[in-house]
Formats: sequence, C-alpha cells, structure tokens
Amino acid sequence: MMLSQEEAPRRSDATRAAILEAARHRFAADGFQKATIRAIAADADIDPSMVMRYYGNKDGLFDAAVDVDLGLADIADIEPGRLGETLMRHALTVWERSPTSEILLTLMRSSITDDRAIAKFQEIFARQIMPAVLSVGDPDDAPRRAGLLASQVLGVAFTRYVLKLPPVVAMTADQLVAEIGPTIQRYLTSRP
Amino acid sequence: MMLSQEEAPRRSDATRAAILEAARHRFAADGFQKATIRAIAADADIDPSMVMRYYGNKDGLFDAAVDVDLGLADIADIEPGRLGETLMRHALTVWERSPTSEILLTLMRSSITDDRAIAKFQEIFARQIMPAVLSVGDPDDAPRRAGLLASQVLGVAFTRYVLKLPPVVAMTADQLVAEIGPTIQRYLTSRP
DNA sequence: CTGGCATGTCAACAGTTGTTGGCCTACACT
DNA sequence: AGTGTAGGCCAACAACTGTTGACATGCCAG
Repeated sequence: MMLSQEEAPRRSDATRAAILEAARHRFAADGFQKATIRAIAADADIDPSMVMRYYGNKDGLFDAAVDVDLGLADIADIEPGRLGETLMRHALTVWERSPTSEILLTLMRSSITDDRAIAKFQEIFARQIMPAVLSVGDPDDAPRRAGLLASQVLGVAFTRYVLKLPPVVAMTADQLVAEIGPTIQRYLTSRP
Repeated sequence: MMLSQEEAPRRSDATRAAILEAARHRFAADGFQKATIRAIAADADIDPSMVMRYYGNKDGLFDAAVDVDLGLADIADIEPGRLGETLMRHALTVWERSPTSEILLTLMRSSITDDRAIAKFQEIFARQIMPAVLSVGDPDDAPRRAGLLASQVLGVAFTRYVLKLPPVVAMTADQLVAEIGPTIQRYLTSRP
C-alpha cells in the first residue's frame, strides 16, 4: 500500500538518521577530507556500505549533512537601534547550540579544503544573510553591509570555535555582545 | 675541512628551497591533508623520497614551510590616533603579498583540519600579535584587545581570501580600511 | 687518480581510502 | 504460510597515501 507519491516513511529511517548524525559529528570534528566514511559508519554502528546505499557517495552524504537555517527570517521585527546587539547574541546562540553549531563548524572546517563547503557558505550568505540585511536600511547598499557583517561575525566564530584563541574563548557571551554588538550595528547602518 | 659547526651551505640548498616553495603553494591551495607529498615533489620536479630525506616526514615539511613574520615589531611608532587605519592597511598588504599570504592561507586552510595549524596560529597570536598590542594601551587588558583585533582581522581574511564572499572581494583596500579601520581603532583603545 | 659521501632515482612496502557486488536476514504483503 | 523485497553485513577491489630501502651518479678531498 502506497501512502503517497513521495516522502513515504521507510523502515530504514532510523539508520539514515543515525548516519546523518554521526556524519555531522565527524565532519564537524575533522572536516570533509579527514572524516572517513568508515569512521562515520562505525560511529553510527552500521556498515560503510549502508552509507553508499543511502547517500550515493561521500559528496552526497556531505550535502545531506550540511543543511542549516540561521533563523534570520524575522530580522525586520527587531528594534532598529538594537540590531547589532540582538544579532550578535543570536549569532552566539546559533553557534553554541547543536546541531546548527556542528553544521557551521563542519562548513568552516571543510571550507578550508573543499570547494563544496565554500559553495555552501556562499549559498547561505546569498540566501539567508543577504535577504535579512536587505530588509533593513538601503537595499542598494545591502551587499556591502552584509559583507562587513559577515566579516565580523565569522571572524568571531573562527577565532572562538576553530582557533580557540584564549582571550576570545575566555570572553562571556555578554562581553562579546557588549564589545562587538556596536560594530555590527555600525556596519548595518553605515553609508557607502 | 669543516668550516663551521652549523649552517654550512650545502650543495642541495636549491633543491631544499624548491621543495619548500612548492610545499607552500600546495599547502596554501589544498590544506595539509589534501596536499600530497607526491604532488609537492612533482611541482618541485624532484623525487618524493627527497622530501623525506630533507624534512623527515610530512609534519616536518609543514613546520618548515609555515614560518611567518607579520612585521608588527614597530607598532609603537604608529601615531596613536591612526592605529586602526594603519594596522588594517598593513594586514591587507601582508595578506596580499607572497609568500606571507601563502603561508597565512596555508594556516587558515589547514587549521580547519589539523591541530598543527591551530597550534601554529596560537603561537603567532601569542608571539607576534599579543606583544604588539601590549605596547599600546593598558598592558593588563592586552589579551582582550588583541582577541577582538584578531576576530575582526581574521574575519576579513576568512571572508575575503577563503570564502571569497563577493561583496567582501569587491571592496577595494581603501574601502576596507575606511570601514574596518575604525573598528580596529575602537577595539585597541576600548576599556574592559 | 681514487676513495668516500652527499645527492638523486627507482621500485616497492604496508596501510588506508572510497566504492562495489554478493549474500544473508527479516519484515510486509497476498 | 509463503514469498518478494528492502535492509543490512561481509569481503574484496583498485587507487592512493606516507614512507623506506637498495641502487646509481657525480662532486670533492686526499
């Protein structure tokens, strides 16, 4: 009995999910190259060939594992004067909450070595960050402001979660919001 | 006849240098994992076993290839009011001039996947950036200010040279200095 | 000239990788 | 109950990896 033309629940859904979760962990910890299908399969407690069956190849698995929603849809509702502060706090939350943080770490760790990850990052920038910035301030100037925003937010993420520079790690979320929030605010509202 | 106890010029110096240059290129382009000794040797037009002979193993080659001077020694000479502007321009220069830029790109591309690169980055931060920041402003507060500085400068490098986000790539050096210089200035002179 | 030694080449090793095909098992439908 | 099929496991493949050792070459000191 076919329930629907698509999205039919499969008996293997649990396995698929286990693979995906293990993949996210491994990719986040090791990056695309270093994360092996064998290790992912071992974490998920299944056979490596299962990964191939369900996701085709390693690239397919990566694409499936890396899909993220930054939650920037309703940026327009934020009080304009508190944009920087609010966005910075939101960024820290997103970066410190699984599974989103694992996906972002995965992309960062892999972008270093793989065009796949760079492409995905650019897609996230174009499809989530740019539209959000478009909804505040001068639309024509949105790319420049979005670029500046990304340079600061990703810089914090890189130094705090990848390089783990001691002073950046030591700062609390409140401190980071207080220090960097104003920067974000200035970038978002600056004129060309 | 032994000329000296160390640093004697060797007949293989040219080969060693060729290996190092090829290694820098490959590491910068591919990161530590993806860059293979065979590829590096092919670029340098020598046998892979030569790499092993002169640098021990892949780790040794990486250590030898990744050694950088950010040129921050005389930061104290900069006019205090123009610190941010001057440092931002200096950073862009360093990141766009070989071979320093290649080394930094190498570290960034590899830090994603390898603890070696992270350790080297932390060393550069501790030995070059921290001392520089120590020489301006309150020494007790230097780590925090250096951390903020690094988060913004590395963020620009990451979005401009690794992710190549179009708006960040499109900006000229002058534009970046004008936009981001004030941020650096504020971070360097801020109070805790 | 002749020996030794640094330099370089060649081939092969052992391990790991992504990937594939064959086979067994157990569920779901008639 | 019987059967087709999806789910899962095992073993193996070919390619590639870092690394090693044996052998050739040519420079330089004696």
